[in-house]
Amino acid sequence: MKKVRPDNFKIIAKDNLARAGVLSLPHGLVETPVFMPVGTQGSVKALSPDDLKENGAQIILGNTYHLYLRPGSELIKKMGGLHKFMNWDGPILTDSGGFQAFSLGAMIEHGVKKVSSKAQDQSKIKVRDRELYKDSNEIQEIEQRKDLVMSQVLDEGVEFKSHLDGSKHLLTPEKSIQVQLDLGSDICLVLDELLSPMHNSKYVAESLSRTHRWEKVSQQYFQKKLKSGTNPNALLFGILQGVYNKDIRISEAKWVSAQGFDGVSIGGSLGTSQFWGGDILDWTARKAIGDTMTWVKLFIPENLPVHALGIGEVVNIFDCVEQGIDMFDCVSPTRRARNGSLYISPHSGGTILNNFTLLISNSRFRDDPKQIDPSCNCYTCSNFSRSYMRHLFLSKELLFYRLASIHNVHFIIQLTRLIRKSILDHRFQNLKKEWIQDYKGIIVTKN
RNA sequence: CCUGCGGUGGCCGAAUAGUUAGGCAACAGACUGUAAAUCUGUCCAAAGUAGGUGCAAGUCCUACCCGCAGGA
Repeated sequence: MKKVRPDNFKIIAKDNLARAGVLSLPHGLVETPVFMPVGTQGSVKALSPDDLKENGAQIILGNTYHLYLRPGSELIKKMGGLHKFMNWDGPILTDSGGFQAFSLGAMIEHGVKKVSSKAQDQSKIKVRDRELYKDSNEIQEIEQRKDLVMSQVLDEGVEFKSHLDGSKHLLTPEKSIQVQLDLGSDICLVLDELLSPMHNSKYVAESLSRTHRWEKVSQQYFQKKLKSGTNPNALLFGILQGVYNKDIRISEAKWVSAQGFDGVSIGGSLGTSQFWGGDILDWTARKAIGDTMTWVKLFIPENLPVHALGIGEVVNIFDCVEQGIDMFDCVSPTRRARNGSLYISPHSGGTILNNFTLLISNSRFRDDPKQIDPSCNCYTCSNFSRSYMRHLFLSKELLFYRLASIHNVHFIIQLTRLIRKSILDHRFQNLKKEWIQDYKGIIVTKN
């Protein structure tokens, strides 16, 4: 299959592998590298569209699974599409629901997360294989987790038990695309299945061929129905799946690159286990993410925009951009904001060790008159002290969630703009060194 | 003055006489395609006071102190 619109992504500068580009979408241009705030159910939590624009958001996410369940994609279509419904006239990328297949399924069953940040899950890794580990407590634990699972991957799609009312729904690749077309998304994603670090090689092989099938079906359905959708010039991105394994990731990169998608989203849970060749004592989430991008990027055509699904912590953005990744989305800024975790730059003590954040609940901020980040010029930092923000947080005042979200979203978006500028100026490495002090030795790119 | 009810951590609040109540607050931490304004730890004890009965009393008995309600 040929690429339909080869011209909607233009690279305007490169600094080694890092690149700055412009992506043309039906609802506007997007300058890359770009961070896309996540608005799961038709709203970036706590922020209005004006808040988003004022803080530099160019494109946001919406979610197929959530919007399909509530209020229903047909209702949104009837109301003129998601853009009109939520009064956001910029581009929207919609997730396919694949992540929910994982977060409501394997993630619960295996006791894992999308990104495993520490090697602390060893006991759970054991639980995986009942033939090898027969400890009754562990088996009991996995049985209990199974009862909590709310999604099941079938060959024809994902069967969900709604987290809202328990009703059953089958999300097929076609259905997912139909929902996204109804929503009027600018970038649709194919339905995929995320693999957990605890899936064995047999399951991984089966799952990948199933995902391939789903992706092709998604693509065919998309091409057939696009013109009758709410947004007839939408793009379709393929998803590059896999586990923490170089060979698998590379062959997946080749596969997805050959399908004629408008872009590639790199997905999957990013952690490793003894089953996938990871040195458990040595790995970190950062390494798993960095390795994956490094392996894969060389096999994806230069002219395709590449999106790291669900990635968005400061250090990961630097590492990924360095390998040539163009797009990021992540719940982290908004979720962290609501939980009192606020971003700070290196000038204010942000380091790789504290994830460039402070916890505003800490008592040391009780009478701190400084801004959250004195070098930040967002609305929140321009007007309020750490002392006041701490008070709002502890009091659970609603204003806190908005102010904190404004700051965090502004912070990450500003960071990507800073990075973009550094690429244009061919000084990306200098910028990275300013931020990632202990760069050497922490990310060790595995062969 | 009489009658009734009640006095348990910083606060609220349980416990057929025998076991760590549990919340909130405080403190610390986590969070990566949002089942998340969520979750996880840590900290905290005492029985209003004085006696009595019992193997054993926050729990039963007596007196006193304090609070609340009603009455004179």
